[in-house]
Amino acid sequence: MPELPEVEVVRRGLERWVAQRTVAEAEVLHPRAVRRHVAGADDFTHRLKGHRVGVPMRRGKYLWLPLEDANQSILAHLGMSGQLLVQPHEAADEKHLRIRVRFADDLDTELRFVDQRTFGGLSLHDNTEDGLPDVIAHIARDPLDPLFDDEAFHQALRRKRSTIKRALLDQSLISGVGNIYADEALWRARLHYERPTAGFTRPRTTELLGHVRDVMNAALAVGGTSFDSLYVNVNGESGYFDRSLDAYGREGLPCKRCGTPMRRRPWMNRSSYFCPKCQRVPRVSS
DNA sequence: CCTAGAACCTGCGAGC
DNA sequence: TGCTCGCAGGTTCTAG
Repeated sequence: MPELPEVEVVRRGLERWVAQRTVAEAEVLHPRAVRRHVAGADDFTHRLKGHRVGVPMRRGKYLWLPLEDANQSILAHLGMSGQLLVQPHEAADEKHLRIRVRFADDLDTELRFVDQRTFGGLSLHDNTEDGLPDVIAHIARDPLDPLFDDEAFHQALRRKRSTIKRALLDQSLISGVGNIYADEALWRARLHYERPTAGFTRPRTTELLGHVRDVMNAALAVGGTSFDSLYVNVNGESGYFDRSLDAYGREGLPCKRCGTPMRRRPWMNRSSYFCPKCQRVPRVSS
């Protein structure tokens, strides 16, 4: 599933293959893919026509294409199975092709949004003063953003009456972290996913943020990591590399630190993977 | 206001 | 063979 590193790889691909091109025509093949565009598919396609795309931007798992001649952007979220592909016109339509964008130039390629599970989509929005699509103003900066505020994040953890993995997945506190990298960072930090955030010390928060950044940078260094064949980067090549993860998906396999069999626990309609020895269940406070 | 949990969606693989 | 069911999970909505 695309988390921050995968989305950043897509952003870079768009910068290379789509930026500075002018939209000739857009085609919506599945209305659910533009459901965040409240005015509907026809409005979406009409508004895109004739606009030139600027440099693609990203915050967390969201990315957007600013329109150079308007204070608006095309916002994209890949959801869990979304792909943005740059394909030759003559390439056969993908089974789950949802949106096609053609450009007014001689290049032989078009932009395609392909999404099996249709959790993702494209939409058009006004920008805020910061150049951010207005509907994602509530999304926090991500940990690779130079302006991410470590101290503010720590104070937010202290205020919360929640647990650490919930906090890591809360996109209004810190964006870009999904289920996979949350488990990886918690394993590295030797923290159980249900540890209460209220008791975090500043050194503990700092160490955890360091692991979050390390995990993401390691993934970015090899072009985004995962193992799900659904995910393909903007050029249609697999963006997921088969780097072995240390925690996620390793139920029953030995912990890479201590050899104890890793465990999987149902959690929030998904799974948490952890080492029962390195990542002790916190004491229940009464 | 805050937190927890369900719902949304489709394909795949396991089990019967 | 063909069916059901669990699982994958980011975001948003609802319940408490």
